[in-house]
Amino acid sequence: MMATIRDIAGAAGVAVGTVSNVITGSTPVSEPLRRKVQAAIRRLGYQPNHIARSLKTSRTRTLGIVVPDLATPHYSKLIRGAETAAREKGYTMVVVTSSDDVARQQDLLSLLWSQRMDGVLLAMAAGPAPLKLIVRMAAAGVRVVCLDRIPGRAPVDSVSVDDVEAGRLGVRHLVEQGYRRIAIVTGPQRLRNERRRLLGAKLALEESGLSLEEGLVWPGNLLTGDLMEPPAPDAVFCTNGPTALGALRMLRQCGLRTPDHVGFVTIDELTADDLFYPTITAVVQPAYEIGWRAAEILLRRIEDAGPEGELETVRLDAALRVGDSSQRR
Amino acid sequence: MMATIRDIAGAAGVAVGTVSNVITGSTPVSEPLRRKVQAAIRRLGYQPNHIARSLKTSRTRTLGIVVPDLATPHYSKLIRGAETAAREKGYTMVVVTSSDDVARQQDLLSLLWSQRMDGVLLAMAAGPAPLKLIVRMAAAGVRVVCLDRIPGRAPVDSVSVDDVEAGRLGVRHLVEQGYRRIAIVTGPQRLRNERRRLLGAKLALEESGLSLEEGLVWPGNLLTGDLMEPPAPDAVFCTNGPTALGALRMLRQCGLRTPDHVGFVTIDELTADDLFYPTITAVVQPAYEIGWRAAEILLRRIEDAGPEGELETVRLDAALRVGDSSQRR
DNA sequence: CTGTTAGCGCCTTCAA
DNA sequence: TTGAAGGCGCTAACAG
Repeated sequence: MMATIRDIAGAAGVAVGTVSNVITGSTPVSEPLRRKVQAAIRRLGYQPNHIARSLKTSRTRTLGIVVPDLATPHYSKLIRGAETAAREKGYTMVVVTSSDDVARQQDLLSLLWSQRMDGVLLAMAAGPAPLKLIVRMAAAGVRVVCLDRIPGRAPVDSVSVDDVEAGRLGVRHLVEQGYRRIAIVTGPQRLRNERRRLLGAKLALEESGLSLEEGLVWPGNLLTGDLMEPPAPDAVFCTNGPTALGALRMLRQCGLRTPDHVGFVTIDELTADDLFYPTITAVVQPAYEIGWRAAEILLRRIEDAGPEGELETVRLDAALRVGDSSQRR
Repeated sequence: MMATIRDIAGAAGVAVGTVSNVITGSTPVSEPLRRKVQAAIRRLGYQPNHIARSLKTSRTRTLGIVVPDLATPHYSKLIRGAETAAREKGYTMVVVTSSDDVARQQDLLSLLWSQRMDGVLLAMAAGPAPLKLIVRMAAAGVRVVCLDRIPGRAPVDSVSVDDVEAGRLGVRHLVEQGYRRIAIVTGPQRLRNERRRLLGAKLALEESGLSLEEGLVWPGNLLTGDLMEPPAPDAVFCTNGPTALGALRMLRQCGLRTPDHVGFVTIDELTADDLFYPTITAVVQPAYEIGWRAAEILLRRIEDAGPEGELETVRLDAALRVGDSSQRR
C-alpha cells in the first residue's frame, strides 16, 4: 500500500541499493540514474520509512525531553532552547511530560528507551532520582543529560541555574531596599532546587546580619493568615513562579499590595509580569540557554561516542530584573 | 550489546516465539515458562525494541501533535487534553512545534509520516493549509485530525471552538455593559479563526444597532496612539491572548486603565488574569476539551480503520467569564 | 502450549 | 558505479 524503496527501484528500473544510495548520499550515483530515481520518488509520493532505517542503523536521530509540565513558561522556554540546538544538528526533539510523577517519569524513560531515542534530556519530577534506570540506559547507549531539576550527586552531566546564588540574589536585593522581616515562600522541599534556593536566601540574610525566623519560612503553599499574624513580614520572597502566583493571590486576599504594604521578589519571570500593577521584581533564569546547553552536551556525547570523558556540570547565572514590587516607600 | 529477545530466549532456555508471547500476551504461555522468561528479562535488563516491533506490525501506537507554539497557555492545555486521551488508549503523544511557519509545518508533517505515527493532530500554522500532504498521508494510512486552527473547507475531521460565537459573546457583553465605541484588536487575518472572531464581533455590533467604524478595527498589533486619537474607543475587545497582552501594554503606555478609562474583554484566558488589577473579563475556550475530543476522533479513526464514514466537525462553545475590566462605571 | 520460520523496509558490504 | 544478498529485532502464522 505504501511505496517502499523496492517500488521505486522497480519504477525507476534500478536496484534497491541504488535507490538507497541516492537517498542517503553515502555512495555516489551517476546523474542519469539519480534523476530517474528522484522522479520515481516524486511520482509515487515515496516517504522513507524511518522505522526500518533505524532498525538497520540503530540510530533514530531523535532526542527525548522529559519535563514536569508544559504550562510553566519556564519549561516552554527551556524546550525551545533544546529543540533549536537539536534541530541545528538534524535531530528531532520529542517532548513528553511527567506531571511531576516519579512513576510516570520512570515509564516515560523506559518508553523513550524502547523507542531507541539517541539521547534523553531530563528535568526530574519531584522525588527520588531514577538513577538506576539512567545508568542502565547509559550502559545501553542511551545518553541522559539532566537539566534544570538535577539530581544531587549522580554520574550524569547536568545543566542548571545556580540556585543558591539565585536565592541569595533575590533576598540580598530586598535587604538592600531596606526590608528586614523577609518571609520566604518555597516550593516542595523534596526538590533539590528548592532546598538550594532556600539556602541561598538564608545565606543572604546571614550575610546581612539578619536572622531568619522560622515562622517566616513557608515551604509549599501559603496558607491564609500567614501574612497577617505576627510576626508579619515586611517583604516576601518566592522561590519559583507558580509559588509566586499563589503568594500574590494570597496577598490580594489579605488586601495587601506591593510594595505599599509588603515588598515582593520572586525567582522566575511571571507571564506578562510587566503588566502587573505594580510590576514585579524577578530573579530571571536563562531558561532558553539551559535547554540549549544541555542539548549541546547531549549531542556531543552522542556523536563523539568515544570514551566517557569528564562529567560536565554547567551552572548558569540568574539575573535580577528590578520592578516596582520591591521599591520600598 | 543490548539484550534482544533472542538473548533472553537463550537465557531462559525457551524459543524466541515464546518470549514474544509472554511479552505481547497474544498467545497463552504456561506459568513455569512465563516465570523463567520474566526472570531472564529482569536479569538482563531487557528493554523491548519498539522500532523492530513497529517495523513488523506497521503500527507505532504513537500520535503526533503539531502546534504553532508551546508558550501560549492555550496550547499547553490543548496538548494536555490530547495527551490524556491518547494515554488512556495506550498511545504515546509526541509534541512538535511549527513556530507558525508553514514550511516547517510541512517538514514536521513529513517527518511524522516518516516516523510512521499512527495519526497526527494538527493545529495549523498561519498560512495556506497543507491539504495535499494531508490527503497523501491519509491515503497512506496516516490519519490527520485538525484542531483549534482548522482549514476552511477541507476533507478532514476537525475540532475547534465556535469562533463566530466567541467573538459575538465578548462584544455583546461589552454592549450590554453600555459601551458604544468598541475597538476590535485582532491577530493576523490570514488565520481563519481570527477572521471568524472578527466576524462574530461585527455581528454583535450590528445586532445592537451599532455600526463598526473601520477606524476601530486593528488587525495585528496595536500601534501607539490608536487609542488616543479620535475616534477614541470606550472599550477594547481582543480576539486572542497574546494580542490582549499587547493591547494591555499599550493601554498602560497611554496611561489608560480598565475599566475606568476603557472597558476591556479578550478571548482566551491570560495567565493569572485574576491577579491583574482590575481582573480581566475573558471569553474562555475549552482548550483541554478541544485536545481531548480531537484525540478521541483520531483514535477512533485509527482503531476502527473501517470505511471513511462521515467527516466529523465538532464546534465547542466558549464561555464568558466576567471580571472587573468590563464593569462600566 | 511451544518451537520454527518468514519477512517488515532499509542499509551496507561485497562482487561484478 | 551498480546489483545482489544478508540481517537489524521482532511478531505472527504454522507445524509439532
